[in-house]
Amino acid sequence: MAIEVVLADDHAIVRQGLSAVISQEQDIKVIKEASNGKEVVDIAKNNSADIFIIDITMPILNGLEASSQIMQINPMNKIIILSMHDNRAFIERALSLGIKGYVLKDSAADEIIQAIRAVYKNEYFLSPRISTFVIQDYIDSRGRKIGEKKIVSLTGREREVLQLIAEGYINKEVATQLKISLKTALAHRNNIMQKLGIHRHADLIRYALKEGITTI
Amino acid sequence: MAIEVVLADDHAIVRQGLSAVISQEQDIKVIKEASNGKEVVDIAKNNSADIFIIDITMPILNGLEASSQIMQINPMNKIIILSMHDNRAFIERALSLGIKGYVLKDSAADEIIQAIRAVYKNEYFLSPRISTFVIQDYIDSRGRKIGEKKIVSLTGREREVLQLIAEGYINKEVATQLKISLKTALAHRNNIMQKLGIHRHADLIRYALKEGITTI
DNA sequence: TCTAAAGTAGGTAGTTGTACCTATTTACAA
DNA sequence: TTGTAAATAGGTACAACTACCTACTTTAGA
Repeated sequence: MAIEVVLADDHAIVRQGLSAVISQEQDIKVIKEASNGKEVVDIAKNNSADIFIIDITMPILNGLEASSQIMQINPMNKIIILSMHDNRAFIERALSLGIKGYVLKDSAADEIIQAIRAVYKNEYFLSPRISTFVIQDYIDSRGRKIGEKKIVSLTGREREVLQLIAEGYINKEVATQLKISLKTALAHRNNIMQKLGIHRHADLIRYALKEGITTI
Repeated sequence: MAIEVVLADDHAIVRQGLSAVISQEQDIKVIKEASNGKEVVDIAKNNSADIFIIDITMPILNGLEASSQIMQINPMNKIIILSMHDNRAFIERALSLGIKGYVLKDSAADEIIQAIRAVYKNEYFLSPRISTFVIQDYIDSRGRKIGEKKIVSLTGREREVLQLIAEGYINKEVATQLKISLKTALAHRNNIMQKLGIHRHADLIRYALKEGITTI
């Protein structure tokens, strides 16, 4: 029985490319694909899969938020994060969510294969640059557990709202996307601004970009 | 004899994925790969290839600058741009360089195959979203030929205004900063938005960041 | 279990942005 | 020199955002 993989990346070409690479392995099979965070969460709700390979940078719901929701659906779910950046905040968030695979896009394609096999066996697989990072951090923190440090105080919902705002959605559209009322969307937005000490739309977007909640 | 292709993308995984997709076609062959703009220019200097597939976002030398140099080496070189964005400025720059292929990363993988075959025969291939764009622009310009048309260029004052907006200033403050009336600041802002086809504050900021008019 | 936090939703008022107008002065190029 | 683009400035109407307020339900943690 092949390892069943779900692929989530917003770029179809990248997705099909990855799929082509993975399909060269007899023991791994791509069973579903998603082009945004919301889609992959829906797949996780309705299907079982051995591994979810999730790109961080995705519209509507980013890869980390999606992973968080997938881990809530079933904490035994196995996720590999695909990322362009070796961003400390991303890595810490991912590890604290219980994610065991973290592969950088600029690494060789066979790393993703190695990652799939490792995570399937419940082992960690981090791209070399990431592990160096994590180990360094471990040394620096002298025993403090990785992921214990809280950088941002935004709630999950607030981050979702912020991402949509930063992606250019207006409040009305944020409300529609999240299936909440305009008033709730506004409430989240105001809470975000208050928490961050931000008073302007522009600064909200700049904050989201700086923190990697969304990308350009 | 297969169509010989050079692939340039800074992410090895994406590159190998693309390579895997392309290699499924008998008549196309990836002969070399590059991970940044300078590498692909060097390849163009020392090798002949039928098609160069070049990602815009690359370190050291971006895809458009690299393409410009490759076209200088030999104006008969055939290039396909791979881009994440349907950014007007990028498209116009690419077309004005004589590039005939422009494929968005979120399109299906077979588009790149179609693009290779088309460009090889000296035909244009643009992703549907891009062609819509170009055709619309063609209509707007009433008969001016593609490539001949004026590139979207902001005036100096408009860039100043845009930078301030992207840095978080509200219109009133932009006016104060530039010692002009609020109405003039608004006029510049509206001109910018009209030129860029942007309707939202968020997109204005994202555009400014994307174009390097300001940084995070 | 009890409590705090998070998520939900509504009201009201004032501010800012968006999208249309028009019109004048200046500078530069055909 | 004449025309065009750029920069300037104002009007009006509506949409969206900001900043307060209250209040209920659900979720998660001590």
